[in-house]
Amino acid sequence: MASERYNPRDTEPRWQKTWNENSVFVTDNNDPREKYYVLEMFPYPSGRVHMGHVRNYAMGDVVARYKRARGYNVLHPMGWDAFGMPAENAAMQNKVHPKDWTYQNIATMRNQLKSMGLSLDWSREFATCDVEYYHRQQHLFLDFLEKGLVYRKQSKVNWDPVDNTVLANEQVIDGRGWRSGALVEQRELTQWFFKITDFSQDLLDALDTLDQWPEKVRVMQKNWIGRSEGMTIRWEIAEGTAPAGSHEVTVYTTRPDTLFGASFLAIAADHPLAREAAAGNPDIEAFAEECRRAGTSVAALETAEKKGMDTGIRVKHPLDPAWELPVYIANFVLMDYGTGAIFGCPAGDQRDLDFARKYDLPVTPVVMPKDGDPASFKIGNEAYVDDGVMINSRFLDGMTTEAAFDAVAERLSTQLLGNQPQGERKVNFRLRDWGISRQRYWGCPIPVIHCDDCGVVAVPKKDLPVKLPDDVTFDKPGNPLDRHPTWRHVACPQCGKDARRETDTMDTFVDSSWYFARFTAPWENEPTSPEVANHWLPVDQYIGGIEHAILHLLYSRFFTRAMRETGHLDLKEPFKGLFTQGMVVHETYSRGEGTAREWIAPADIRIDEIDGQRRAVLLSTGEELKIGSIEKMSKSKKNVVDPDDIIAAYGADTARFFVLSDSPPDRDVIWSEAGVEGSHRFVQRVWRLISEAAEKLRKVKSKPAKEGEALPVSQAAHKALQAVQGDFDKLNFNKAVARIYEMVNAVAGPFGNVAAGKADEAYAAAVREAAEILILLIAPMTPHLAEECWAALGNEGLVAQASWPVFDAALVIDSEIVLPVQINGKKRAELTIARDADQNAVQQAVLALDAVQAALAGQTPKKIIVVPQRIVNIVV
RNA sequence: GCGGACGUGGCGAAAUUGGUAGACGCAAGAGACUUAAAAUCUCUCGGCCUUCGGCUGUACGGGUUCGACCCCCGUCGUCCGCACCA
Repeated sequence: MASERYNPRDTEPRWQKTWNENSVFVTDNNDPREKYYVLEMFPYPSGRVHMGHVRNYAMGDVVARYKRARGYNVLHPMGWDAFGMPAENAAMQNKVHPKDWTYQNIATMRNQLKSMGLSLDWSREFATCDVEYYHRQQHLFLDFLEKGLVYRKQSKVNWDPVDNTVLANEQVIDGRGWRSGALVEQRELTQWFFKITDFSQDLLDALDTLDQWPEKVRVMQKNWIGRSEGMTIRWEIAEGTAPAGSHEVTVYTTRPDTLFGASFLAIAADHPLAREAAAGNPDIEAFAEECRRAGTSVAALETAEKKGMDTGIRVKHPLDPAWELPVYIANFVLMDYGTGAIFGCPAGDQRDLDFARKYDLPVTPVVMPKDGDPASFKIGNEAYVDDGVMINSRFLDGMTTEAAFDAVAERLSTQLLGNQPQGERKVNFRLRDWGISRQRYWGCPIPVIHCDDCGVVAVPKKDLPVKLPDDVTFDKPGNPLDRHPTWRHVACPQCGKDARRETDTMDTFVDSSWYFARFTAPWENEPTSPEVANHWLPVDQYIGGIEHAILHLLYSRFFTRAMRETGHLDLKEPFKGLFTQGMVVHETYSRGEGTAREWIAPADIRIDEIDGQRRAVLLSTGEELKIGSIEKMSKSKKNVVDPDDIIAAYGADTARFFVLSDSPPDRDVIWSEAGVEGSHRFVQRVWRLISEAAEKLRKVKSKPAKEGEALPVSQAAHKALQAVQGDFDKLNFNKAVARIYEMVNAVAGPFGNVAAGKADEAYAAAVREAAEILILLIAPMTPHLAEECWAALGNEGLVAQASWPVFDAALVIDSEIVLPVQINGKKRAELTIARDADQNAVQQAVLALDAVQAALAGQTPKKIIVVPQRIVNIVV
């Protein structure tokens, strides 16, 4: 009967082997049961698994194991987001080939993940840098190209002059390259773009259908897509004022209602009209150049003064040809939003007002608050930006903002300039097309060929894959594909003449935009098997970090639509349920100050508690260290805990259980040694309770009677079952943990009774059932422990393949309940009464209570409120 | 500036969405077992007071309600996202 301590180092590899040998988690696409696809964002193979991964994959694994137990055919795959710059950086720094570096990391991390006991279908594993994967990505690219979903255009890009590559916007930090630290330049380059803007409206509208997504992510995407309703308005240029004789300029506005408040036009420095004005005017040219140079850095934008320069060009007001307005080049007007030109209404826009004050332009109030007085309404240093009533606006006077918008839209769309309407309603989006060209080696080659005669020619599908060459050098900066002696030289597929391969590769976000579809049939020759993909998709539960709220999650939504148009699948939204989990954070420890500060890893310290004061002490010397703030685990602060160390010391179950405990899953969880030990105590306690009683429980033959002495045991088990089930359904892992603790506290005594031989058959039967329920409840979180306990009870089969139990409704409802009794809203007594007692019976019983009589002191209640099965409140 | 989330013991948090505030865990304290330690078990644990009872308490100030952590108005604070978007 004496039990040994539970030893995860022995049990965990053993059960992992059993699961593996029985292919327990290999998913059959033809299984007739209802499908459930659970997916965690696949990792970048950076080198080692960190605690953030552990939390992410532990959550996904709970869902997968729980849904499997509930009878679903679960798909739970894993792969590697394996292309990207870190591999090339490693190549440059450590003289290791990106491919070797990547696959070595994958091997290490795969082993780490396997040691966690995740219920993954490893047979579907792939890395995005596998030729088999990027081959199909090239296939998709060609299909997109054919459908007009990919195009090539010249555009401004962030150019890192040290690394000699284009950087994505998110790789530019404060105007500098994130790796080189060099000031980023703007360059005009010809790049490949995905036409995500084709779907702007649909991507926006469909957000409303994603009711299992966090509100926060939907709002972020909505803002990113940035829809605005307005008008384009064409302004006629006064004769002779434009140097090269341009006739008109088109502006975009969301406030056509304020047209009579216009006092100037402002255009971007890159606007064709600006170039026209700059030609032959050195002052304007110098100013335009200054505008172009500024710009990239966020800090610069924040502090940049609003500046402009009069071009000398004059335009005629669309509703009064006699009214001429100046055209300025302004540093705050963006060429790539709207039309690159605006009209300024200083009274209705703070930025326009600042500009007008600076250049002494008229400020005419055109909108005032609904109850304002037109005679006294003035604009000082603050623009009036809200809706209201029109003033000083001729035929619009007295209208609401909204009515004035419509009136102007109506007037301008019927009024002709030349033979075109002068204005048109126009919806504008902030969303830009997705530039995917990267001057990098370690990415998916863009499968096109440049021919002097034929132009850009797609690589024929029969010639795919365009493989990355292995024999490349990283001794010089820039793209090794460019300087490869042979790779880029190829015959034109159309005319056969000498031609050149595209040497740009695809942004790694392309790789992660469709991997979830590939998992459904990774063995296919085509990118997907549409039937299979349509069966499995959408992903029922997707879990990952909030940092991908926009990029990855938006790109994937676009890809799903594009793959639909090219026949690779037939749905719009790839992720039905999305959950964004919080980070794993840890205290920081350091010594020294300022630049001399040195961070110390948690593994090298010990926490002493003296007089209630926590002190961090360096293990090697006993030196006292400074305990700093709690922050995201990071290499730079050294506040990392290696999952390998934790698994070696406590086992995977403890680590899994801990990251699911305490904090709600969408919030950060604080890693602490004490907390881990608490989880480990729980693992040991469950094992002790079950193993000590196991011998007796194995002999139980009867079913639980659900009455008498054993009733509370059955009730505790079934109540926990009901509660945990609800918590798992809602991904409330921390609450599930608490309910399981509650149950264990409730049944610990009865388990002990059985172990001590103080239990009859009926009682033991109830305990046995409780033990089985407990095992099944913990199984999604601590699967190895569950198997070990299951086997100890002598049960057949694996917990991993066992069905979720069904709770007995009669056991989760108490026949007697305790009602709090309030007098004037303050609790004065408790009443124990039958659950189904009617209102009168409750009232009488309440009034009969001594405590109530004493508190009433002879007063007659005015009112007695009885909330059935909740509370009683006596009002006097 | 705009948008979003949030504020509950020493700490992480719960509260069936208007019905006993603090479940559960961590930390702390006391005790049992032990030659001793570890492990384990039992008890205490928001604050205050006259302690088998009472008062008070969910950032702060009001309000609605028989009843408010929850709803409404206002104030303060924290975190996150976006930000020259015309």
